[in-house]
Amino acid sequence: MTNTTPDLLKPRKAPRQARSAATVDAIFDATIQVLLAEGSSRLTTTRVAERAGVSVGTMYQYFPHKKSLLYAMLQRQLAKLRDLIEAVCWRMEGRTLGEMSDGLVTAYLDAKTSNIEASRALYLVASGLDTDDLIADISQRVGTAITRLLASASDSAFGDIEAVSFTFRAALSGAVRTVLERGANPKELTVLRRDLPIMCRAYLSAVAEETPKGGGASKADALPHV
Amino acid sequence: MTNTTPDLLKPRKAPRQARSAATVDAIFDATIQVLLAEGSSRLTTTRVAERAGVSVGTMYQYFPHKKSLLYAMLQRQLAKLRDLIEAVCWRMEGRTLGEMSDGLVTAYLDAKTSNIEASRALYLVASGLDTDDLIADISQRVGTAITRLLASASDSAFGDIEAVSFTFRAALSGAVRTVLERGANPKELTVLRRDLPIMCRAYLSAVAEETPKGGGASKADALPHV
DNA sequence: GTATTATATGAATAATCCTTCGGATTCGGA
DNA sequence: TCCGAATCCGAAGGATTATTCATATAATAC
Repeated sequence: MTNTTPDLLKPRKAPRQARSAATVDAIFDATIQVLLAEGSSRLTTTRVAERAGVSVGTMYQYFPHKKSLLYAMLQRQLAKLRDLIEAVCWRMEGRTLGEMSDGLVTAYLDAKTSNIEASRALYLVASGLDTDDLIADISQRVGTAITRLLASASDSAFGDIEAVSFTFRAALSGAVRTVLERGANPKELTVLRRDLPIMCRAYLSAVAEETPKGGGASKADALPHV
Repeated sequence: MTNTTPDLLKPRKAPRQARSAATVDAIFDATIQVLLAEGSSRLTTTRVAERAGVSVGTMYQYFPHKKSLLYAMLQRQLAKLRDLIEAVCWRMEGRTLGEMSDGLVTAYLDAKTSNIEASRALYLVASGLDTDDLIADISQRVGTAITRLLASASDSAFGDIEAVSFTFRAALSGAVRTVLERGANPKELTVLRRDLPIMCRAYLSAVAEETPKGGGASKADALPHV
């Protein structure tokens, strides 16, 4: 895979021994804690180092500057998310529309809530970074994965499948972000887990042209572009 | 209306003459331009003043510090948004579920896209501010407005109406934010304008228990197809 | 056990930025 | 026209923060 991390943001060096790997992890964790406890405007290298139990100098051994640390954290989380979603798309291929929808919603929610603190912290930090390339990558990969998945639905076809894939992603990621940023209230998360699948299923059903049965319905794509 | 703006964030003084009102507007505009052109990490008082064609000192005549300026901008935009949505909720009272849904989605999209630059800029800045009270206010007001609206639907009732209102808002605001933050691509906005109403209608229909009210032959309004 | 490499330290430095304040300028009203 | 109030100016001060580097310690290799 092409590593297109901009030079200016690349980590300075990779940990070679066990203790340094632990150090980097501690720095990651500390960054999240400081962000949640103090907010992004009070996220300083000193505070992170202190909370991580290391010195500032140690931080700069692995990251050329503060932004590269944040960039690395975001990159790691987005890569994990992307891999998870791509995996789900594989697994769901050929299934029913409803199953696909539920699978995607559940997978996304699980991924984002498996480490709520990290998710919330990274939302806070993303707006201060140049993340265009990261977003472009995940957006492209996940976009085509979901588009392909939808195209393989055993019971439906779509007119503008790209648009459907896009709207689906925007609503899903947007709704989850809204709730997490508001504090990740458990009650609100419960509501999302129940109603987001309903919404997504309903949307897909509404825009799908039913192609019932197994008799090789046509894959006549009508309008590939908007 | 109760003005609950925290003292620390309150503007220093209000413009009394015409020129000073123009100055404050210029500062607002400049802030948006700097944010979009340079990013939130390069938003400095000097740069804003320069772009606004005023001196830093002038800025501090109206705002005690940088954050209060940003807070004021966010507050203004959120207040406008809230008023618009409440107005739509008034106007739609008693209508059909589908009409309500379309009205809300359209109103929200119009509001957020009437000044796209401002919307995008404020997304960038919000994460660095203490916006809990602002969010709480708009969330509460818009929440109950929509909940009431839904309760007045002529053709439907809901089990957990609070949850429906909540999910509706989260998906709507989240989806729009996702698209605006990605650059507000016109093609993507077109897709949203077409598909978001479909999604929201479909969701409401899915969770509504039909109550053919009055004598009306209120057959479910058929879902629109692509 | 020694040499070599990896990792850690933190005071000092350098850069950036926010905010102030005394004084100049312009406006509105009498 | 004149005066007080409003507005504006911007260099200087002050506070914060990112980043470096010479040095020290620990792990690994031989």
